[in-house]
This record gives sequence, C-alpha cells and structure tokens, in this order.
Amino acid sequence: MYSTILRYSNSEFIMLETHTEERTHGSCNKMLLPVSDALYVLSGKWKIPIIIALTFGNKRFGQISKEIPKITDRMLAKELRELELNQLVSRKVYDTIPVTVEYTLTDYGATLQPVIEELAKWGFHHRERMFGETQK
Amino acid sequence: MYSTILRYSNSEFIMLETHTEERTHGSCNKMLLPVSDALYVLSGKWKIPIIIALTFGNKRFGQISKEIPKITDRMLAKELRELELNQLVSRKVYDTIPVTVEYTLTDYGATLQPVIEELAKWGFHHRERMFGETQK
DNA sequence: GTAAGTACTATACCCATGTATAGTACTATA
DNA sequence: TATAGTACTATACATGGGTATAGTACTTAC
Repeated sequence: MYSTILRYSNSEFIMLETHTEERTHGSCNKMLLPVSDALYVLSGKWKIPIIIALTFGNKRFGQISKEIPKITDRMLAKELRELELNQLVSRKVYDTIPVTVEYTLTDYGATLQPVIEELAKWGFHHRERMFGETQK
Repeated sequence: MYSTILRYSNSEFIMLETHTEERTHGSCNKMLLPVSDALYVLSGKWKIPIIIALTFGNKRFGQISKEIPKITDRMLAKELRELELNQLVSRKVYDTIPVTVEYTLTDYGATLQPVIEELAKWGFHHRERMFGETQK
C-alpha cells in the first residue's frame, strides 16, 4: 500500500522540488518540501490524537480506543500501522490470554513534541483571538 | 458554507472537550483542542504553500498561481477565501484595467512562522533520517 | 472582431479518507 | 452454552476535498 517514497512523503511535493525553475524564490521550496513531509506523516484525523495519548504513557489498543472518543477500531488499527511504519510508535505483543498489545511512543516519535507544542501554542492564541476568552 | 464555529475549528474536537470524563489525562485535551484548531486552519493541500509564497512578498492571484505548480484556479480562489476568513491573508483590490487583486500575509498570518519553521525543521530531520542524505 | 490579460465562478466528476456494522480467533469464567 | 475480554479484519458505503474543463466580465491592443 505504501511505497518507500510514500512512506516518508507525498509525491506531489517531491515533484515541486524538481520544478524550481518555475518558482521565483528558491528558499520557498526549501521550506515547502520538509513542511509537506512533516504534515504528511501527521496526516489524517487521528494521528495527532494518538500521539498525544501515547505521550502520557504506553497504552493498549483498547485503552487508546477508549481515550479517543469516536475513533473506530478500523481507523485506530490503520493509523497505528502507519505510525509504526514511520517509526513514531512501536508495538509490543505480550503472550497473555487473551493477547495484549502495548503501543509506545518511540524516542523518535517524541521528537515531534516541539512541533506539537508549537501547534498547540498557536492554536491556543488563535482560540483566544477568535473567542476573546481563555480556555479553562 | 462556514459557520462561526467551523470558521475557527472543527466540531469533532470541540466535542472531545466536553467529554473529559472519558479521558484519563486532562492535559491531553488541553493540547488536543488547540492543536486541532491550528491544523484545521492549515488544513488542505494548498494553504501552507500559499502562506509560504506570501511570506516572500505580496502577490497577485496570477502570480501565486504561477508559483504553485499544479494548483487550479478553483482551489486557489477557495483557499485564499478561507485564509482571508481566518484573517491570515488580506485582499486588496486595485482599480486598474483589468482589475488587479493583491494578496498580503497579515501580521497575524506572520505569527504562523514559528509553527511552519518547527514543521520544516522536523520534516528536514525526518528526510535525513529516512534517506540518510542532506537536502541540497 | 477577436485575441489577450485580469481574476475569478460553474459544473461535473473522481477518489481517498473516514464511517458503520459485522465478523474472526482465542480462552477463561459463570 | 454462552458471555466476556483481547485485538483486530472484512465489507460496503458516504462524504468531502481535490481535479478537469469550461465559461464569465471587463477593456485594451492588433
């Protein structure tokens, strides 16, 4: 399903890089490409919620499912698979009955924290600006 | 098309906030909500490219169109409209013949720079990690 | 009168993402 | 026997974001 290329980035913006002659500002591309890479890895409705959930400790499938209201099993399984492919999350199977599976944010996944914090900081100010009230 | 609520955030995650009893970690929500707000504002395939383009100077519709390969007029018009709604971009119409329209990144839009830089930084390292080579 | 340059809008369609609902395989417990 | 708990998978469907292609309205230049 995910080729080596797709695993780390989408192809659209790789292509952008090869067409620099069409852009006036080279530095523009230098930002666009990595930003697109980052957003691609975080793409979809559930990856950030899952990552945030795992920053508060290792969790099992069922626990994550309970902590993220409205996510379906299918989506959770799919997103965890993608996060594992990108080495942001690791999966450990325990030989219990029934089998339990523990998901952990990898050290690499933890490097996303500054990104998420910056997004949170901006989102927080945006909310203040739009509503003029502080989030409790 | 966009209600007052939708203009600043998606409704899914507003709902999350009201269901805190289902979450084990309250601080989890405190991050999730603003992060979702931020990602909502930046959502879609073209907003970041447009914002990055405008950080290098005010531009007209046609110029932006040329600088972002493959974007269609329809998408560009739509995304610019949304960015304007969120006050990240301002639109100035000049009484020339034919009419020219200049788009500017607002001061508020410029506050996204740290966010975008953090995304770029992470994306850059991600690319290095996945390819083991530095982007030229 | 027709092309060209401006900034769009209209219409129809495609497809990836996400949803809804059910089913699998295993075993312990009542 | 059947229910419950684990972690999923299968199938079908819906939706919305994006694409493709064309058309609008205005005026100047050829």
